[in-house]
Amino acid sequence: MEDQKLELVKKPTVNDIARVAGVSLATVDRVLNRRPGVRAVTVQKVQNAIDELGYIRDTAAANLARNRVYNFLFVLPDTDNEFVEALSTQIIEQSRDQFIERTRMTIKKVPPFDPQGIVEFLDAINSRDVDGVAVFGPETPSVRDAVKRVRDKGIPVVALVSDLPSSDRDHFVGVDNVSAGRTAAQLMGRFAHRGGKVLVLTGSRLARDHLERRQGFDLVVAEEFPHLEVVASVEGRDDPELIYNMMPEIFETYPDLVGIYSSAAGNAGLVQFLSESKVVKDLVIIAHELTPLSREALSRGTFDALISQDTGHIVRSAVRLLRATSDTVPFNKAQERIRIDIYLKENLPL
Amino acid sequence: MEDQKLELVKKPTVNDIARVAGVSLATVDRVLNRRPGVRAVTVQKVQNAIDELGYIRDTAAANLARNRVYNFLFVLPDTDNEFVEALSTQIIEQSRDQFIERTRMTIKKVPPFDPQGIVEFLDAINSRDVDGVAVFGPETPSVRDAVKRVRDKGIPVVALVSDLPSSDRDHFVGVDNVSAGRTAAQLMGRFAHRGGKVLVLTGSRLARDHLERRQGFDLVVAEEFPHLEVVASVEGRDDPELIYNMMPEIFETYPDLVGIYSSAAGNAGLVQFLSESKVVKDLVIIAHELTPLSREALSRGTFDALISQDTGHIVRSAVRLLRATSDTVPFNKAQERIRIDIYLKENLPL
DNA sequence: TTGAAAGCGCTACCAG
DNA sequence: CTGGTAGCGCTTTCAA
Repeated sequence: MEDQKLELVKKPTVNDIARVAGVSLATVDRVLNRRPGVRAVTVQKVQNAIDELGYIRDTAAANLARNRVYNFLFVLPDTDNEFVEALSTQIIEQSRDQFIERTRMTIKKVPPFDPQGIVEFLDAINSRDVDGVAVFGPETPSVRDAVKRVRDKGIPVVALVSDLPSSDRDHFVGVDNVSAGRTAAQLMGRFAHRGGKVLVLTGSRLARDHLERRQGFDLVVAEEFPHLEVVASVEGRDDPELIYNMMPEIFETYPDLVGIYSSAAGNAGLVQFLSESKVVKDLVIIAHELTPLSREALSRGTFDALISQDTGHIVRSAVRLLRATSDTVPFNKAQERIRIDIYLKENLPL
Repeated sequence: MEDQKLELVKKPTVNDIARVAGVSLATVDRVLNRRPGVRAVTVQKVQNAIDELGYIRDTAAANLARNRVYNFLFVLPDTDNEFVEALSTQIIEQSRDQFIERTRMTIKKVPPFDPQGIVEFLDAINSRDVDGVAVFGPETPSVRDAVKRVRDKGIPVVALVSDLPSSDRDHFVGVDNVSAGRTAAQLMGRFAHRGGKVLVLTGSRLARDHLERRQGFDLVVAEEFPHLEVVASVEGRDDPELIYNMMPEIFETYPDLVGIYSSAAGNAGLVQFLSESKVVKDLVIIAHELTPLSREALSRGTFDALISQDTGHIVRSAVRLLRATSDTVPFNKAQERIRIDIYLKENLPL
């Protein structure tokens, strides 16, 4: 009884292991860190003690002792789109807090929609000065292979926002984009009372996240909302100006549009067109990502709902995952799940 | 240049302060921890060195040295409602992780809707074995005063889920319930295509969160949805059985109901009634909190949307806030903001 | 193959 | 009022 209480209150340390196993601290450490130069029998003795005592390593003390510093790299597309900007801002803002926790974050911007740029950069990474990489990029064969090569150097990699499943990345930090598209469709179907055509504004064929959203959107509209018809999607390349210029023709082709699902970036062009147009109104518009612009559009009623993902959460999660992978320690799965946020004008954060 | 780089890479320690200030480690520690017995001039010297170096304390090392353990208490209503159960589960599950981080969590269940029970418990708390308290309870004058007394003992207190603003609690961990009600109303207004009466099912007049939701809901319906009329709300006391039994009479009184906003707990009674009733259908139902029951109801189409708050996040946030308050260190405001989650059947987490 | 001892950044105790 | 020193849990030389 007394014993049990003590074990609950005080957790075993390396000293306890050493005592129980009858070896020195140094040997315990060697076993703990899988370092060579210990006889199999000795390893076994120590391992037994560890199991028996239910030892859990104190990571904070370990990091203190080895004066460890984590160097993480964030590879982002070099566009001026608001979502990427929000991500960058988060990384920079969190740098201060993370610095205290012994982790340094660096942002590397590579040309957007350009697999080769990412590949070259990834290949130049050295395991001596980088402890982990977070990549937000397109899932092309070359990128996939480059990611594999990074991992082969022993450097953990997480995919950010847009998954790279075929690359064998350690983790994906972002939302299920098929579900995000489905969610948008459900809102569109419920909000659009009169029937008609719906347009999907997408970004690039190379971006896996955009494709998945479109796919999810189509499925739900087809299944549940026969009063709506999704027309051929338009590729806006996340470019506000391009989008702005395309809009008149779109409305000429589909004068009876009842809704737009803006599934990528470049919303500024859409908002500008809508604010200038006198004919277009009563459209249900669902867009992605909470940014200053989209927030404003939602508040004014230009947008009806936003599908979003929390950039602060994404960055924190990437760091925690990279750290856990680097230290080969477990992580809390529920905490790392990025939610598909729905914003209406009434639940906007302060 | 070289210097600057070094400062960015290596942060100053107590040893640096001691050296620069020309005093011993012990004195630096005294100043750092505001302990008495140091001459004003000496304090000043040390303070100057601290400012000059831009010193930031390494909390992990400090906690290691003092072998600090945080003892936090969670005071929850002793009901079997699913939301409180989810909170308890989170606390228990997170206990394991938190244990590693030197913090112990204890749950204390007090009779629900009974301010006196909470008061007595709070008054018995001792600052020698408790380092922080998280309270989920009604905002009555007696509770408010009891919370104040706890804080007077130097113990940090956070309000959980339902705010206790008048009590001067250190922080509130939960959503803005007026906005939550507004959000529910917006969804109700958009989803309910035909006009008619809407019922609000509430919990208790004593619960601030329930009152606020109702208030927000009424405002938005009145402002934006003239086709809907909110009828006098019904108090279900979070009791499934009571709610189940009340439903027939409600539908007799309002045969033309088009929607129900279930703003509190006890959804099991509502779901059961709906599944048994042959007459009631095509109702828009918005409920609160993602639980196994509500999740199932949403998937089946019995519920149309859920307004929720992440219990995992709430518990983690409470712990971080209690710790930060206890150590008087800053915290990340954005990270601690609990979001008003909207769930449709398409964005349900795995 | 193993152990002794110093040290990471910080706190606490005991002397002076 | 101030300083020296041991020690928290862990890692890392350096010797043996």
